[in-house]
Amino acid sequence: MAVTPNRKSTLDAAREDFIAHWGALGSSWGINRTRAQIHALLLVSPEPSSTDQVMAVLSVSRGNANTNLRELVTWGLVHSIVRRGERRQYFEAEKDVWKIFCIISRERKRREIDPAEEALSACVEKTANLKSADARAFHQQMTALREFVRLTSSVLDKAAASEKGVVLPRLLKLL
Amino acid sequence: MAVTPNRKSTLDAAREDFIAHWGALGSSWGINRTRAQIHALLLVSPEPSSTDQVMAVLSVSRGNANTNLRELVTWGLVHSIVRRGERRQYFEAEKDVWKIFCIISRERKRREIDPAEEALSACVEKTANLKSADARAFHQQMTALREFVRLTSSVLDKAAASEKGVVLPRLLKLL
DNA sequence: TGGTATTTTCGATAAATATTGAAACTATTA
DNA sequence: TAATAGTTTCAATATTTATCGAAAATACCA
Repeated sequence: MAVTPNRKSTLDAAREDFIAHWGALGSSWGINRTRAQIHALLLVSPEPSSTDQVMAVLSVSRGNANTNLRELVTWGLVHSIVRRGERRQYFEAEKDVWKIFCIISRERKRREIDPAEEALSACVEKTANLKSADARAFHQQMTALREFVRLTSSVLDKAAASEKGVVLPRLLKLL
Repeated sequence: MAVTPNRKSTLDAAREDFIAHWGALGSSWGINRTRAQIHALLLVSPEPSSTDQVMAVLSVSRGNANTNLRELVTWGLVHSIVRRGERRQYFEAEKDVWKIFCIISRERKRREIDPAEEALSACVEKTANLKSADARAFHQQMTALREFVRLTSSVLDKAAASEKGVVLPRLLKLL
């Protein structure tokens, strides 16, 4: 049997736990597991990590680590750090939960919601003049969907543009 | 050059367009393409469709159509219809956009957010008594994440429990 | 009950996606 | 400039996920 674990191992176990769960959660959101795990790892690392450290902790290849780190940097969820006198780069996650939310919202909106709105608008416009009952039902359905998408889009925009302290309390009050 | 298309073909083209886009959107949300396309197809079908009709329109196998239709029925996004004197089942989508949103919210919350909250709580609790600076930083980070997840969870709950007409106007006013 | 229409299951296969690892490339230092 | 440290790329491979299709199961009717 194990004796009472010391502080270090309890903390490490919790970190591993978090990394594993965050990775799984990412998967179900269409983010690849390694990317989500790297993000999780950096989120709970007190110091910036190098590519080699990421490779070691997560047991992934250099190519995999490099690609996903750069992708995270592109998104703005991770910043690369240059240390005086050190040649290699280190990586540090944005740790503010509200900022993380804003970044992810902005990105997903741009990649998914905006194109959806365009597609719906095209459907709405192309069928605007049709008179059959079926066509009108379709047109109405597309319009309703588009309105919903637009609302979502605007909620995300406004939320992401606000300070954490402004929107959240209002939302809570609203509900 | 094509002559002015008649109503039927313009409408059909728009439907196909919508089905293709909805399928693609679903993919980026971790919903398989066929499932999203079936949902789209039923959303724009004036009449309930049979499995064979779905197979024909989307060119998918019986197994694929059957599995995904049943999954959609399980989620509650699609209802199966029995017609008097007809043996085969027909399927009809829930067409109210607000209801669709509520159903999807409820489902994703249950499958993703609730487990995440549990995992975060475990991390919070396991490290509550640790005293090192690293441990306290970790504990604080996990707590912040958990609070955010809880907030999201509660917003979704409240929104889904409300009537369309209640929440939307307030949201609009808020922004 | 036997026959038929319909639905479901599931092993085999295909397609999509993620990962590796080594070579090519770039930047830095002596 | 040559040697070295570090980074990036990408073809090959592995893994995961979706799909097919035919057999099995089920529901319905005469």
